[in-house]
Amino acid sequence: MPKTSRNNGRQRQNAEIRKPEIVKSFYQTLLERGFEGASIAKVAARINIHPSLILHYFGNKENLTLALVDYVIEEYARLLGTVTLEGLSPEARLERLLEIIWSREYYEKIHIAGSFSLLAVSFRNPRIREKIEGLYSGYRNFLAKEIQKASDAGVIEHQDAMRTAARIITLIEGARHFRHLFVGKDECEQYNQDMKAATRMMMQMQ
Amino acid sequence: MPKTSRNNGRQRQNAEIRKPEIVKSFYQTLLERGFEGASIAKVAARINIHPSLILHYFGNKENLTLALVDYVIEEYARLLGTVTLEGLSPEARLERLLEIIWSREYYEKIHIAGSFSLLAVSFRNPRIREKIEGLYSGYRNFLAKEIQKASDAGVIEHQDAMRTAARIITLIEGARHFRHLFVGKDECEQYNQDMKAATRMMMQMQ
DNA sequence: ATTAATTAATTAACCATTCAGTTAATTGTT
DNA sequence: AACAATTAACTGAATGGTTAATTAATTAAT
Repeated sequence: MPKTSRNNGRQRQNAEIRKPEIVKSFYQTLLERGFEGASIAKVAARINIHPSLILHYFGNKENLTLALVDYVIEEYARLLGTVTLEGLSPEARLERLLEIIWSREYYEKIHIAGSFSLLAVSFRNPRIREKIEGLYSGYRNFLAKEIQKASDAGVIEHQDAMRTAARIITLIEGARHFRHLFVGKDECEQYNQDMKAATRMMMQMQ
Repeated sequence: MPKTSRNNGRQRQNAEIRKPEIVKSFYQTLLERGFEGASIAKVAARINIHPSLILHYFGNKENLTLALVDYVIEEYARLLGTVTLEGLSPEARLERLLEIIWSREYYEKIHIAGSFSLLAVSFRNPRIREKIEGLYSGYRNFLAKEIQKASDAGVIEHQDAMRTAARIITLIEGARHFRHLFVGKDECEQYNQDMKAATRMMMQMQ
């Protein structure tokens, strides 16, 4: 009796498709089981492949983790990429930015559970820390540029744009934190409006 | 040859001393290795006891984790307990509170790496989540009470104290976040002063 | 025929937990 | 003060399961 193929109905993919699929599976597993709880075996089982395939593509778990951070960063970049601020008046442009920052879709994009896990790891792994720092740095620069534009157009008073961006990111990250622990579905909209007002105030700060 | 005692120079303690020692060791190990990386064996090795002793006292790892959350909560309570606001004028009282909140000693008390790890776990473990919610809830009430006092005394304009407390906690947590990724030792003082000013502004918000 | 995708089999280390045993301090009794 | 009984602190050894990683083999597409 010849050994039959055990394909289990799975299609044979190429690296271009398989690698992102693995990273996404890692991300989902991370949310459910925590970082150290997201083993290679569990990540593989979720997408019905052999654990060895993951090591074949990523070599070891650290590389897989770095790929995950890249994935999260790309998700954020994609989100910011969909933001169209062009063609708006300076006032409308700033208003639209505030709207996006404090919209539900925006902050739900990357589940904060994943952020916490990766941030916790970043304390122990300098390479991961560097990548995350890069993410926030880009975010901060993006905000600062918008603030500077608004300032140049006279929409807000002139000030240190980078410092203002720092304040706003502080608020945004704190809000992700706070929402998780306190804010129910119904209060959420109220809280976000409150945060939007606080952001406006911070932009006017000297 | 009779079996000699193998005390290894360690004193025999009682539960009252040993249990907190174990919890603190767990906390330190957590900071270094992450939650799932902080195994009972490693926690035991750090204080030179047998892993079985930990199970003897805590039964299983979940109970140990719950004890850790209690420990962190107590550390915070101890910190707030040292705050003496009594006997000050309403103005000075509010000023002192702001000073404490944005002092280095205060935010360094509980290393944010530990917070991230526990918060990440809180998504998966409702009992831990409850405890952490309780911690923040108490914190929020404490702040709200102080804000109300200042408001009654006319130091700040009247407003919704709980909402203001929510804003301030958002800022505090965001700042812990931001500091980790951005703020160097030298910029830190500047950043904290900036945050203190932002807190003042939030207290005046309508 | 060559190459890439995938699995299989195995290893050695580590995991939480159990259970049974040992050691030392405390207490009660004489 | 001496001694047995009791209790609490602590250790040892073994359990069954999981971990990341290695090496070799197999399968399918080009």
